[in-house]
Formats: sequence, C-alpha cells, structure tokens
Amino acid sequence: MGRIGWVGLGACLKRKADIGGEVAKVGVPATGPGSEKYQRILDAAVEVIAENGYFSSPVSAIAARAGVADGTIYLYFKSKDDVLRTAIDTTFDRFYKQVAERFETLDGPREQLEYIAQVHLESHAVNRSMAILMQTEVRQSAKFIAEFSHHHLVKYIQVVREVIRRGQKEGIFRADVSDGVVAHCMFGAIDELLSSAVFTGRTYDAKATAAQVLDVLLNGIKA
Amino acid sequence: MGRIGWVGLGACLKRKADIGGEVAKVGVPATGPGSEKYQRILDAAVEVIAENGYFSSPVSAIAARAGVADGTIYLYFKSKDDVLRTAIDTTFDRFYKQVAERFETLDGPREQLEYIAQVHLESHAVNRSMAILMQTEVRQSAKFIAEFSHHHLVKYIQVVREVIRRGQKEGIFRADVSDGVVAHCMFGAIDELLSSAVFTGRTYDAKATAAQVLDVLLNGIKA
Amino acid sequence: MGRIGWVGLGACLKRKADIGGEVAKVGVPATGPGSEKYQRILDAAVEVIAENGYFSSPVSAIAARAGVADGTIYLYFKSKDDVLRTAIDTTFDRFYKQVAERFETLDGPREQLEYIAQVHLESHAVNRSMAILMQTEVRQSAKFIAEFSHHHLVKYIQVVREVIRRGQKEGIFRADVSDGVVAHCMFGAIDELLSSAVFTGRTYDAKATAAQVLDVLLNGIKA
Amino acid sequence: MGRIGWVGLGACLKRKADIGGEVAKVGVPATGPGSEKYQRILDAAVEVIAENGYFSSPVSAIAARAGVADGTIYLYFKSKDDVLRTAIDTTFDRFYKQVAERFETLDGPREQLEYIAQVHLESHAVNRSMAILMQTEVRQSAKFIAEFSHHHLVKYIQVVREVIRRGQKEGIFRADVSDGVVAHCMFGAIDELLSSAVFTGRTYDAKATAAQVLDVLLNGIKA
DNA sequence: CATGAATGAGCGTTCATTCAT
DNA sequence: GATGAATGAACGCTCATTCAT
Repeated sequence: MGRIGWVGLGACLKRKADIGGEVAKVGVPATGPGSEKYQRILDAAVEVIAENGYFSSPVSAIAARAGVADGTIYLYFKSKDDVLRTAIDTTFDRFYKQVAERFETLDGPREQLEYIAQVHLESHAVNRSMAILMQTEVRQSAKFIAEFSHHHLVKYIQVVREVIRRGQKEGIFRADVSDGVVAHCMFGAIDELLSSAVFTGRTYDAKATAAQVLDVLLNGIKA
Repeated sequence: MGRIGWVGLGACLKRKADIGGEVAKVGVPATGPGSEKYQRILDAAVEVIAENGYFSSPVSAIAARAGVADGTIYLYFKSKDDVLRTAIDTTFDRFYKQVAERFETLDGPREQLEYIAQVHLESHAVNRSMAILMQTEVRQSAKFIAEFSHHHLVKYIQVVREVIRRGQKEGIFRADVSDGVVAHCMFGAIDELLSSAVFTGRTYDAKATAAQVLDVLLNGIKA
Repeated sequence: MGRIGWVGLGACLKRKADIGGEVAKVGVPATGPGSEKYQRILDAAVEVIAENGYFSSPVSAIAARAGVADGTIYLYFKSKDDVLRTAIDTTFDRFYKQVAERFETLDGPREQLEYIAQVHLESHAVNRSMAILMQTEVRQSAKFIAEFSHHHLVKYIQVVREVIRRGQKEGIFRADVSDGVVAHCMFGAIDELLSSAVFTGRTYDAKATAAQVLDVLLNGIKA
Repeated sequence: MGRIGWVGLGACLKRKADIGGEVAKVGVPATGPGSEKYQRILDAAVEVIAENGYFSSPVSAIAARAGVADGTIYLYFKSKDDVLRTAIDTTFDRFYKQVAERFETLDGPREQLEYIAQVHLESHAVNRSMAILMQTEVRQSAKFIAEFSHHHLVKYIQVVREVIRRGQKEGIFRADVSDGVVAHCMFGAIDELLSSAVFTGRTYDAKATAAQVLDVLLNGIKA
C-alpha cells in the first residue's frame, strides 16, 4: 500500500453555499461535496481507515466517528468504496493543484524538484491520518483500490520525470542516467522518509529535509 | 511498514527441527515448521493472497490451493492472520540471513550497498507472489504496521545505516549528510523501483538496476 | 388470493368528500381521497408497482413518479402497505359498482354472465398497470390473502353464483351441476385468459373473447 | 402470483446414498440434493414462504424452521432465490413426470384431460404449503421469479392444448373453438377451484371434482 | 401542508473458526 | 493427524418511516 504520502493544502472545494438570493439553491445539493456532513464523513473515514485499514473499518465505525447514522453515509456516497476513492482522489487533486500553481513561478528544474519534495513531505504535518492512508490503502492489492489509485502514482512519477528530462536537456542534470530510474529514486526516497516518520511518530522540518534529499540526489554521497 | 519487496533465497528458519531419530518425537511436532504441509500451506497462502489480497482470500481458497482441508490450516497455524505473519516473518528472516552470510566476504561499504540493492531487487524475479505480498499486504493498517511490520523495516534500515556510517568513517562517503536520511533514501529508491515493477508487471535486470541506483546515490545527477 | 385482473372504470369511492362550500373544511381533509395528490399518488403507486413489484418499489420511487416528496405520501396514507391496499380496494369497488349499475338493465342470466366476463376482460385494456397489479401483487402471501384480499374474491364469486342459480331456477342452465363449481370455473377461465395476456404482453378483443368463453361454458366442447 | 397449484407425487430424486462399497462416495456430495438437510431446508422454505411470502421470509426464518444456522443454507443453495427456484422447479418436474408416466396408458383425450385435472387438484392434499406457494409466488412480478416460473406455465398449457387439438382432430371435440382459449379455460377453472380451496381451508374429492369440471367443460351448462 | 435529510432496523451473504467423525 | 460440514457473528447496503424546517 501507500507510496504517496502528501496531503494537499490548497484548493478547498467548498463552494460557499447559497450565494445570496432565495433562488441560488440550485447547484448546491444538500448532500453534495459542499455540505458539512459530507466533509465530516470524509474526515471520519480517513481517520478510521488510517487506524484500522479499509477492510477492518466497518461503515458503522465510520458513521459513528462522523456522528451520523450508518445509512446517512449512503446519502453522501454511493458505497464504502466511494468514500475511500473520494478521499484519495481529493487528496491527489489538491496536491496536483498546489504543485501546478507554484510551478510556473519557480526558476529551474532543481527548484521544482525541491518544491515537490517539500510539499510531499509537508503532508505529514498537514494531516497525519491522510498521510497514513496514503501509505497504506493506496498500495492495497484489492482490485478496486488498485484500479483507481494506480493512475495517480503514474501521474506523479510522470511529473517528476518530465522535470528531470528538462534538466537533462538544459544540461543541468547528467544525461547518462535513466530519467525513469531517477524519478523513481527521488519519489521513493521522499516517500520512505515520510513513511518512516509517519509510523515512528517522529517529525521533521519539511523544508530542511527536502533540501537534504535534493543534496543527496544531486551531489551523491561519494566523498 | 510495507515497502519491503525482497524475498529470501535461502532455506533456514526451521526452528532447529532436530532431524534426529524416530524417537525424538517430542520436539518435532508433525505440524511444525519442518513439515511438508506447513510449507505447502505457506506457499499457497502467499500465492493466493498475492493474487487477491488478504481480505479477499478466504481460508478455504488457501486450503484448496495447498491441497488440504480448511480445518487442516488450523493444525499448523493459529489463525489466518498467523499464516500471513509467518509468511512475512520468514521472508524477512531469509533476507537477513542471505545478506548476513555474504556480507563479510565483501570488500567495502560500496560493494555491500550494491549487494543489498541487488538482493532486494532480485526478490521480484525469485518469487513474484512474495514480492507482491511484500508490496501490498505488509501494510494492512497503521495498527498492523506498528505492532508487527515495523521492526523488520527498522532492522533493515539499521543495516544500511551502519554500512553508510562505516563508509563515512573510512572517508569513502561524505560525512556532511545524515546517515539516516541516506539510508532511507537508498531503501526508498530501491523499494520504489521494485514496487513500480510489481504494480506495472514490468521486469528488469536486478544487477544492472542496482548498479544504476548506486551510481545515482554515489555520484548524484548533477551534470 | 389474487387472480382477479379487472380494473374498474367508474369513479366512485370518494368517501363522500362533501364537495360543499369553502367553509365545510371540517369534513374535508385536504389529504383525503378527494384530493388531487391523493389520486396522483395512487396512480403512481400502481404504475411503479406494476413495473417492479411491491417489494422492489421503494416509496421514494412512487413519490418521484407522483411528483411529491417521500414524506408527503405519509400525509395521505398510513404506510406503503396502505397505498397498495387502497389501490386494490378502490379497484374492486369500482368493478362492483360498474357491474351493479348495468346489471338490472340486462335481460337474463346469460347476458349478465357475458357482461361480467366482458368487464373483467376489459380491465386489461382500460388500465394495464392495474391489471398487472391485480394479477401479481394481490397475492403477496397466504397471510395477506387471508386477511385482506380474500373477501373481494368471495364477493365476486358470490355474484356469479347467484346469477348461475337464477339461471338454474329459470331452467336456462342445467341444475345437475354445482353452482359453486360453475362459478369458480367461469371466474377461473376468464381470469386465466387475462392473466396469460398480462404475462405474455398479448392483447385481445374483450367482447369477442367473452363471447368465446361463454360459448364454451354454455355449450361445452364436445363435438 | 401462482396460477399453478399442483404438487407432484412421483419421482423422488433421492439418489439413495452410498450404494455399498467404501469407494461409492463419489457423486453423492454431502450437501447435494440427496442429503437430508437439503430436503429439510427446502421443506422449511416452502412452509415459511407459503405463510409469509418470499420477500417477507428472511433467510434466517427459513434456517430457523429447518433447524440449521443461517449460513448452512448457503452450503446447500447458491442464494435465497435458488431455494425458491429449486422448490418450484422440483415441483413442476414431479408433476410433469407423473403426468407423462400415465399418459400413454390412457385411452383418449377426454381421459387425459381428466387425469391432468385430477393430478392438479390432488396437489392440495399432497402438500398444502407447496400449493399455496404455487398460488402466490409463481405469479410474483419480481423479475427473477417471473423469469424462471413462466416457462413452466407455458409448458403446462401447451400440454393441455395438444390434447385438445388431438381431440378436435379425432372429432371428439368441437373444432370451432380456439384450442388456446379452451386450454386456458380448463387450466384456469381447475386452478381457481384449487386456489379457492387452499385459501378457504376447504377440502374436496379430487377425482370427483375433476369429473365435474370435465362435465362442465365438455357438455356446457346450458339446459 | 409539504419537504427531504436523517434514521436505524433489517436484509442477504460471507467466511474464520470449531469439532465430531 | 486430517477432514469438511456446520456455525453465527459481522459485513455492506436498502428503505419505510419520522420530523425539524
């Protein structure tokens, strides 16, 4: 499970309900993503699943944590799967959004890699439960999880890869190493650091740690 | 837990099944680790769980694959959980044993790191089912990881860390980077490559890939 | 219960909804049988239940078809059961009313039987949904039949029986056959033809078919 | 629901278990149709469903009546549906078998019709619960029931129709009436008599009643 | 009156585990 | 030791009904 550990920060999708006039109800279903209960259920699910795992988390436990009846979950989500899927998708979407927003303003490949590393590592502090979930459930072999999780990972690696490739073209990075291997190495290194911190309970300074990883990745450890 | 993907090669772990005369029955329960059925069940479990995931693998499916009755499993293992844990423990133990045996004959820290990387990466080819299981089921939940899987990971990282430290002392590796961070980076990089192969179904040349990882780790990617 | 397939034509049964002045509110609950919504709900229920069966027809589906909120149904009916029972009762009542009204103007037992047969068979064309419902949902279970549906059937058979008996007295029908057996035979024959049409989706000419049944019943099939 | 009311008598499919030698176990699965529990569950299901209807009969109620645990049902049947389907199919099969066996030894169409009527009417005495079930569940509009029940009815009517047609060809029956209409009339008449008896609790003499029905059908009731 | 979000009991089904044979 | 039929708790999910608005 879970090789992605960040949790987005940006982009709160809560389309501020009722924008005024009495007719403005359209488009904001009471059970939609903007509702408070929707968010409460999602948060409860992340917490409970982070603690016990998806298959050891009865819907009733999620409902209890959210303070709603079991059946209420199904007013907001199609199925138990759907809750997990939504939580994961939302998290990845926020991550991408956050990365995309700042990406253009960053000078070069090196800075971009460091920014990605930092955002990824920050997820630990932002929402520990979500970080756990990303370290566990996303890697589950259960087919339905694998099916919707995998493309997020691929997309992430792809982003890193492109940055590497650009760096190689610009002559900043060595061209005699596979961009794929490097991308996986970087992703794996960061994710492992996050993973380790998540499960030991240790904390770290995301910015400083990102810098260290980049130092190792760029300069190597040979004396 | 869970991004450990190697699979042992050796045999070991047979809890000293005194293979003595026929009278020595006392210490040799027929249902012990030495028995043939014990191993068959373990192998069947790994296969079935790798295919379907732990929670989608009924004990009856494992029993069927092993060619025994459902109830027989409980003569050899305390519970379904116990089967999975034993499989994981055994695998880790084999890995350590394999690494330990050859470690002393290797020249320096660099060679030792490369050897670890290679063994870790080889697990994919050696036993694909076990590799899948190690990439997925080892991370059942935060609780499972905390209580069961974590110490294996710690032990592994510890080994790498000591090698790094030795290299730093010997002046082979830079001393201005944290050995912990480097150890996690190396482990994470390798495990991610393995993980990626497991999830996409691709294969690779373990020796060559290990060499590439070490190249990046030692020399960095800066042009 | 349940092989009654006709559907009334008349209007009736409005529990005397005093259609008086606007002041007479006391005896005219807005949710009573006279209200437009009451009828809309009943019609929607018949349609939906005919399509999916009682137990596969959520109240919410009936409400949606009727264009009202789920809760509104409970302003007009005590329960989901009550909706079905009311629909059935109303239909039977209409049938009796329709038969009774024209009965006196008919010449003899033979014409009366043919008229009953015709009305019964016409129900298919008049309201297909109701006909389906009468062929299926009226027979929920032995308990449902015993407690609810049976008396309708008995009342119907009773009518037929009296006609037969009159015919026997008048010397038009043979007196050496049990009027009960004949009544059941006639009812069963007609209902089976209707039932078959309902289940296969075929249609027929009610008047002509009624004539054929009467031909067989009166003259027999012996060459 | 239910327009077929007979219950077969012949053909007990209980492949007498273990035909001797120690190897003869093959072909007689302990959970197969021959087992005692299989039959007990089937009987319990028929009873419970006859009383309360399919949808108001929880599997747990069937299990309780059969004196087994809920889960045990699923060792013998694929689903709740499967139990009902099996009960209905078995009953029809027995009916056909019984009819087929004696059919050839009967002299003419008239005798054959009378025999069918008699067997059909006898079902009441043979197994009242099954008869109720045939009067209720078989006519259910629930799709899964309709799908597997309908062809039995069609087959039955078909048999009657062929007998009628043969009678017409042989000049025993009038040729100026539709064989289909006559077949439905006969089936409906018999089934209604059975239905009425089942739900009122009355009994009758099957042979005598069959004779009366045939008298009406053949000779008509006109004086 | 009308609404529809919320409830929670109840359903069909699965499967880890036991135990008589 | 080995079996596999039997168990029953637990699950995900549905939907009749209620009630605050």
